[in-house]
Amino acid sequence: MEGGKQGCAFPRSKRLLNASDYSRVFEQPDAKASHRFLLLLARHNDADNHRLGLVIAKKNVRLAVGRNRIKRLAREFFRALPAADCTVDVVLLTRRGIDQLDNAEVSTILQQQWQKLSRQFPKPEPDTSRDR
RNA sequence: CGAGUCGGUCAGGCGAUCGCUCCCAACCAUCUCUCGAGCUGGUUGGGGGAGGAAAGUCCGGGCUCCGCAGGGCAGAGUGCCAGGUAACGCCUGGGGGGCGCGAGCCUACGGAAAGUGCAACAGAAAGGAAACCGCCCGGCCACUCCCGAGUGGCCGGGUAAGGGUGAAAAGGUGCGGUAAGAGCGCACCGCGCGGCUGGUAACAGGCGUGGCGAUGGUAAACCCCACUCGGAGCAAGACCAAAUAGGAAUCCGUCAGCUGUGGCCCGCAGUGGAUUCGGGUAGGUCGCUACAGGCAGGUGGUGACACCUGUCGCAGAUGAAUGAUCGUCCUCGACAGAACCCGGCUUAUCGACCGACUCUUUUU
Repeated sequence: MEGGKQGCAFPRSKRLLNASDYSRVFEQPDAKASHRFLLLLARHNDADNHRLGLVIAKKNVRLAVGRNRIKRLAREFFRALPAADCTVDVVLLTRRGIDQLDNAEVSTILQQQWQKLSRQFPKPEPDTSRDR
């Protein structure tokens, strides 16, 4: 961890990697943001940064090209987020019809829903203030 | 110039910034030791990074495991001939049939004299068929008259040429023939059978022969014949470390049973078996991309393709990379995303370009 220009990169450590990571979020989410086209679930973690997981069902976005597009947009958005005091594991689920939107519209929705989610974070936790 | 046929190529370009993944090199940190390397993490630099269909998963292989992939039944598939291939249901060439003026295109194209089944409606009759109208002959009765016939009715027979029904009416057309008709006879065509010629063959040509009461259609209906096919799939499968490991108890058995085995039987191989209790893991590495490989040239072949030489290195992710934003140009960008790998088929698709060829009109 050499500091530097970290925060714009999106390495392995910023993703949810296995099934247990996912089920931890699903079982007890601390915050959620629901929208016509997507659903965000979040749970506080002990890592140094946010971690993202994507669940894009074939049922909701039929074409593989479409699923890839949504994933890339989501990663791009989370990559650009600034470092936060309180870090969470986030799972993004998509709903039907999201593949009809263009890139700009999806980015806007992601921005709105992230803000909505951020307000629900358990701010007053004493131990989470990390010094670096 | 216009209309069209066949084959092939490409799949927005350029620049800037910020990212992802793999490989290589250097450096830094950590650990290990046989002190030079190795392991892990990171930084910097360089390089590679979706498709013609990556798709549907419809065929065929390779590869892996099931000991070998053996025999029989069942089941599935293929179906003109020859060749190509690792193999195919693919491709090439050829033959038959159909369509088009033509370049060309389409073709599930074995068997209906082994058996079973099926065919609505109409029609007199529909498969060893059948006289409804009609046509013709004979007999009887009635009527008419030019006394030999005609007309009408009834009865008995002949007739598949004509009408009508139908998807289809039992070879077709023509001439002869006949009471009227009929392969009854003849010619041509079709069909069956037998030689002959050409061809590897499918098949074609021609000769003879049978008058054709016999052989109707349907086999993507059962079926028959010929040929092919063992089963599962990279979550195949192999390894590593940790935790299981390992076990414990009860019962039953010793030419049987069970497992491999996927439908069955035989064969073969392995093994004591069943139940209960307790305890758990579903992390990482390999498989994983270099081959039936691309490109160029040559040789053989009508061609699919084969062989030889040279040259190139061209994605390997694993909660799953190959992108985002901005600028700019143009013809304003379709269908669409690798997951073990190849060969095909099929389906989706904005357009652009190249080559060969055909037809119509005009001009020379």
